[in-house]
Amino acid sequence: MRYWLMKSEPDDVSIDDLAAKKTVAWYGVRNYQSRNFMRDQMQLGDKVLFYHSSCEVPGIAGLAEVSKLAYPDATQFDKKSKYYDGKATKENPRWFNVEVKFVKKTPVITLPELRSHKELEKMRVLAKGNRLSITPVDPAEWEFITHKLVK
DNA sequence: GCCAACGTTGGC
DNA sequence: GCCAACGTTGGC
Repeated sequence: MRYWLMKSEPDDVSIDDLAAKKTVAWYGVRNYQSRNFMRDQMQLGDKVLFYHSSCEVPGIAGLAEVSKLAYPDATQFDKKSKYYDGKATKENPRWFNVEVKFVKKTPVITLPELRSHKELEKMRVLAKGNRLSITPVDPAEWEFITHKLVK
């Protein structure tokens, strides 16, 4: 069992969208490190901090869970998609996505709040220059966030 | 809209 | 395989 933080732009898929749809495919990741986390490490039932990025109030907006293992991201084959990748083929797909299911919505835990807790100072998402859309979360960080910050 | 940080690309 | 140029991310 592992823990993850996954960034989504709420204009694209917000925690409310996930709550309404119950499950979403995490398509559109075009970074190898993030892809590898999904393809090689994520297991069914892994816990996910759902993070809103590039928006008015960036921060953790809810909890989710991996509900389907990684499979080829359909948008890489779709010429009309902004995620289209001409170098990817069905025989040799380049990009993968898992699916996650809704667990709960939380009041947004903002970046300043996350940074204010010593227990969370090592979180990858808070590291300077971090641009990964998917980062591993330590079990202790998960415990702190889900038990101390989310009632 | 700015810009620091950093990943990717491609010429050599 | 180096590395400059370029593109993207994402908070502010």
